[in-house]
This record gives sequence, C-alpha cells and structure tokens, in this order.
Amino acid sequence: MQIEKLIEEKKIKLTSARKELLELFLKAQRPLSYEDVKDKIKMDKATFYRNVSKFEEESIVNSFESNDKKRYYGIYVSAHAHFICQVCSSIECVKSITNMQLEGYKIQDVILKGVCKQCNQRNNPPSS
Amino acid sequence: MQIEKLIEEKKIKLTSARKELLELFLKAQRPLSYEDVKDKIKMDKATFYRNVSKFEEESIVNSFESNDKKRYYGIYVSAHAHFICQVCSSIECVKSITNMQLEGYKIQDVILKGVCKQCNQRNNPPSS
DNA sequence: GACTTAATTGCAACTTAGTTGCATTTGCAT
DNA sequence: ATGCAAATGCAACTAAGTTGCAATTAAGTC
Repeated sequence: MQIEKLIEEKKIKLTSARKELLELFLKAQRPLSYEDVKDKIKMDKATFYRNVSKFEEESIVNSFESNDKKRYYGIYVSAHAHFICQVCSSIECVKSITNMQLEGYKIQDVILKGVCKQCNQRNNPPSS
Repeated sequence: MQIEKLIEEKKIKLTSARKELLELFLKAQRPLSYEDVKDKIKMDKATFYRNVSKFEEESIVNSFESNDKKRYYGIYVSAHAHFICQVCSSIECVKSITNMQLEGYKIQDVILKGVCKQCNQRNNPPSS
C-alpha cells in the first residue's frame, strides 16, 4: 500500500509529518498510541493528535480507547476486531471475527477484552 | 438483588458511601461514570474511584473505557456485551451476544461500537 | 523557479479524568 | 465502650489530549 494512495482524493496536504506518520502506521501492523509514536519519530503531540484526528475524518485511520487510558490509532483495513489483554495491555488485530450483526444497529468496531494467549499460557502452562 | 449479598463474603466494609454507590449501580441498569454518579450522590471523586477499584478487585463491578475518555462502571452480571454509540455516546447492554470464543484467549468483555438504533433511524428514517 | 495564501507545525499554556498523601472519621471486632 | 485498621474528604498532583498563536511549508498560479 502506498502513502500517496491513502492521501490522494482526500482534501489534505501530504506533509512530511503525515508521510512519516502513515509510514509508521503501515509498518506497525497494529494500532499505536502517541506514546508508541513519539519514540520512533520526532513530532509534537499537538501535531500527532491533529493529524490522526484528520485521518479519522477522512477514514484513513480508526481508533479506540484501550485500558491504559490511551487512545490507539491504526490504518483502517476492512472490518476486524481488536483484542486488548487486561493483563499485559497488548493489542492484537483479530481477523477471524468479522461481520457481526445487531438488528437496528450499525456495528463499526468490535473490541474484545480478556487474557491473551501468552498471558494465558504463563498462568496455566499446558505441561504442569 | 441485595446490597448485602454483594458485599458479604468479600473482605470489605459496608460503609454508607459503598451502600449508596451500589444502590445506584443496581438501579441504573447500565454502566455509569463518575460524572453520572456525582449528580446523584454527594461523594468525593477519590472515594468513588477508590471504591469502584475495590469493587472491581472483588468482581462486584466491571468497567471499560468509552469513547468520551471516561471510564464506565457497572454491577457485574453474567457475560454480556456493551454497545457504545459513536454518535450520541450512549451505552447499552447487549444481552444477545454472549459466549464468544477465540482459540487460546480468554474473553472477559465484548465492546461493540457503531451507531445505535435511535441515531440510525434519525439519519435514515424508514418512511422517507 | 518565484509568488501567494491557506493549511500545517511547534511551542506553551490549558483542560480534565483519574491518582495520591495526609489528617480525620467510621465500621466493626473484642 | 474502646481500639484500630480501613475508609473518607480535601487539596495537590499526574498525564493524555486540546487550544491559541506566531512561524513555517505545501501546492497552485503566474
């Protein structure tokens, strides 16, 4: 996927900040918070939040609140759920859960919370 | 359901603040934030947060972050999903979605985001 | 390529949900 | 009733996210 593809047809400028940000989101393959981003690229938080907000308006990224009080942003790729681990706070994309229906409602996002595979095994090792 | 039932067997005191809080949660039938609570009962926010945190430890309530940056708390009643409307920020309990499974993971909570019935109808009225 | 202008940026000050330290109060067991 | 740990209210704090503003930059026009 190309950065230019994401931006073209949208009514926003392709600045260097936006290019860096979108490249990072594409590379990450999982939603990122400002905390995650600021270690990788030098960018003021105001710029970050204004840009992800604009990306969201343009349906380039979507976002959700996690359990750690932070908001996570990721490139919008077809409908898929997110799993948030309540033990280690990790976030994973879940491709297998899709097209959920609820009469009269429009479902745009599904968030699952619980204990992830790693933390589950750590607490209940299969060979003990 | 009785307040005393919720507290008994747990290692916490039944103070008047806790009684009021649990009564409110039981009456509300939907998750509440501190904002919701503070209009109904006089209670310092430190007391609120310390108590809901204790209730959560004792599995009396559970909680989740909504889209409005606030955390919502409700009496824990069997597994059910929550629907958060991205338009009007309302929160509803969804009893119909239950026992979701994901190999290797433990799912403790399901949050659906989208457009609720009311907002859906407002934008796409059936008779027009 | 230089010119123009609106959009974008960084900075610093601000907002607000939630947390923490501490002195006072309260529930509850003896 | 007494003693004491747990709970409360207050005020000060923390940190994610927002906003106003002056300086900078992308991108269209000549």
